Amino acid sequence: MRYDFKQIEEKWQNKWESEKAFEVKIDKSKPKYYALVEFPYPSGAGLHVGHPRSYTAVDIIARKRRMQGYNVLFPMGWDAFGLPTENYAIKHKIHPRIVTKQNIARFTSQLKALGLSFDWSREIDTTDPSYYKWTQWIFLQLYKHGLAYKKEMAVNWCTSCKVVLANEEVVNGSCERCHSEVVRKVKSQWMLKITEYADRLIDDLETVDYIERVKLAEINWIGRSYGAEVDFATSAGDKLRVYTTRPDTLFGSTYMVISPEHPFIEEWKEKLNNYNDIISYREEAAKKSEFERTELAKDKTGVKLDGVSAVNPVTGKEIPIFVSDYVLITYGTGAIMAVPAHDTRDYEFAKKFDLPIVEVVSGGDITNEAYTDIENGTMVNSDFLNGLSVNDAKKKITEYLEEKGLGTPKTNYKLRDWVFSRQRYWGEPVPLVNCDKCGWVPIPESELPLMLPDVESYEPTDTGESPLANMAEWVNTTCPCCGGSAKRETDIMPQWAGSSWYFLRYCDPHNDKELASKEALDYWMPVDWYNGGMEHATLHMLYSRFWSKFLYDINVINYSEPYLKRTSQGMILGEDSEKMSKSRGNVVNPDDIIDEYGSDTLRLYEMFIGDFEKTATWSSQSIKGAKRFLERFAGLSDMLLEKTSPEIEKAFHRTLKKVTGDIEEMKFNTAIAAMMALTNDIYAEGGLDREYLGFFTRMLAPFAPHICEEMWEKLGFEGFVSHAKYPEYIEELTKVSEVDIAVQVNGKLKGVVKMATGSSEEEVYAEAERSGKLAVAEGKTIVKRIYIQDKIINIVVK
RNA sequence: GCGGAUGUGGCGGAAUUGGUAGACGCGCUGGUCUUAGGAACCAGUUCAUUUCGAGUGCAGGUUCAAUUCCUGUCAUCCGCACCA
Repeated sequence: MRYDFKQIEEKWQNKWESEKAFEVKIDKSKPKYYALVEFPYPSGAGLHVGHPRSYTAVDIIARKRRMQGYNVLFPMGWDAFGLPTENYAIKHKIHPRIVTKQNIARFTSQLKALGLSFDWSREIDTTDPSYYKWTQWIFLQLYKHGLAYKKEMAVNWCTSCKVVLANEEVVNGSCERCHSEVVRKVKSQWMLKITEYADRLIDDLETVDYIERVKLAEINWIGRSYGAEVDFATSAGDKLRVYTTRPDTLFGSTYMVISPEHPFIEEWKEKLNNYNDIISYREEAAKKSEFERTELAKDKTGVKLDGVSAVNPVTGKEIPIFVSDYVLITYGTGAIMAVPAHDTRDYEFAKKFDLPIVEVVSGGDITNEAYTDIENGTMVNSDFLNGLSVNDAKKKITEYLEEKGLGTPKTNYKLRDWVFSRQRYWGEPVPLVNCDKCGWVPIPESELPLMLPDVESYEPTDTGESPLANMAEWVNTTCPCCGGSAKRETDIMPQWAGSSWYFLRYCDPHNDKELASKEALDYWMPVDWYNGGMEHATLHMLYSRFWSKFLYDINVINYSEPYLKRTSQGMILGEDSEKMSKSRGNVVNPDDIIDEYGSDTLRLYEMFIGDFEKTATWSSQSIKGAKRFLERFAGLSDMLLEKTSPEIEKAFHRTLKKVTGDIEEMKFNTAIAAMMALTNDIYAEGGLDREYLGFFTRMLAPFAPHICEEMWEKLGFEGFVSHAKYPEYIEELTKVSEVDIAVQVNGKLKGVVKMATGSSEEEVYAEAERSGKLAVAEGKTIVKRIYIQDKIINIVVK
């Protein structure tokens, strides 16, 4: 068979499309399988070679399941709201809607050229009003259940994008997207109470099959810690409450620190002799950007409160209070008890301000550094805790504090509520109005979707208001509650909104009554296998799990975990081993590769490039190997024999066993290697019969579907190979009849002997001796003989 | 600092309930065919060597046997980062 990939790929892509080969309907007679990849953001740059790595991998799984008789849902869509489109639109004076349309068209043709078995009839677009109607609907349910609230707060403000960022979107003090400086800005923002789900978001990870690093990233991000809140009496009369994970070290607390933003500073204004110094310190701290605060982390600064002090509740000693920016107002109570002997930050601070350091856990050397080991060490200088282990002391002191009314056990989280407002144009409008009389009022669900209005100018404003705010006609409305005049919320939702539930919409994408029918959700959900980028572990994964749990709580879906299995692909680097970027000029465009080698080769190469989960470097040389393999496969149709040899027959079953298992473990590289080896064996043998070539075609079809359809047709088999039955191996035929057994003397290899599988130790030894492999051992005493069935025989001599 | 990895030929990578290190591919070398080949096919390709050997970042250890287990150490990458 001649391998004209251009003609073959076009032919089969057209056939799949015209015959709706991959469209699915609910069919309760078959087991369902929901395979999912992250829907892309249709950027102006077009598809990147990183996209096909993830998509091809899941396509292989979807195709295999389909051939195995599952009813497979494998959908695709567009996460199309977002800043880059809006920025492009502003720059080129084209409406974002039009830019989005163009980008989607380009992405669609690129994806179709890859031969992915998506059900395109279920395509969704987050910017389509019939889609975002339901994004808004979910927001309203969150609002009605008290999980959305507006709050005046300091937020992360990107100076370039002119928009608020969620904590998850700030990387090293700069904007995740444009890398510009992020400053703190006080603004009134819509917030979602993701923190209310913190425990479930951690605990339910035990019920799902995610790769470990994804679970860990989520757990670390949520940052649950167990400790206690303790009240310290102050000379001002009120009690200063702190949070600590080390209540056991209470006897070693020699001073306290409050955050510069702590409300007590204002309350104690009259009593503080150095109030002005404290205020100027606070102003200095506020001026520091996130970046500076991180950079200067090592160098502790602070001011001692003059006029107010505290009392350690267990030692009864008077201790000073400092204000320092190493204590964050956003975590715990914004105040800490400092235990310099057993906390590295407190230790540094104490050294700098020459404060007493009292050892309460023995085991370290506190003249050099803080001793923070909680597993070892015994309590000292701690009255009734002396002699206890750290863990026992924690328990005992917590009970003591509760009993005396000095403190209570407390769990804290690093996770913050989700900042849900964005001051831009290209996003879902928040469906609420503000009425002077009634306050915030949701618009009636019957009025959804609240359409994003067309505006003349959608440039972001420096005032921090959304461009929508200038549209008086849109903003001014009537209150759904009292009928009086009211104003619409002009902030929009973040890009993460639409992607937080899209997998539900795929189940029933054209439904205009509900976000998806109960029947469809019950049949298709949950997602069986979801693959996507590591960068979403703390963003999209947490957000969408949160929304799913909420929708479960209000009985919209019947699974509280949306994804049963989550895997993650490694990045593809440029040929220079650097991240692909326009500025480096090392970007590989999939279109060029498909044009030169075809999409089957691209697919195969990306799967062969290395361990799927690890970073891989693109090589324009190595891709040739994938092409050669496909050509050799095509060439098999000219090598048809009457009968396949028994050796090749066995090789087939062995290879299929390997390929089948490797696909499940996403070890595509070794699966392909096995099929290459099989091909080499067939060439060496001179050919194979039609049935076995059909077998090979079905085995290879999930990886290289176009060439396999062509081969399938050429061999005269019926229908699409994509719908053919996946081959099954016969265990008996996977066993080899002869094995090479290594012969070792004192653990050193001396040669191999060919033996029948299952030979006894005596037989192997006799053969080893006969063949002279044990010559070096002659005349020496055999101390020991070790035989591992079908693998090795080792003679230990003296 | 905390957390997660990774280190194997010229290159990408195989092989870990300890059992022939280098599968498969790229590149390279030689050959066949060809007007030609940067096409295809066949053979070879860890290093060193006359042989004995040596070899999975480095140094030790356990074992008949270590890429795999243990101790120490170096290097690189990724995530989080003053979270009390």
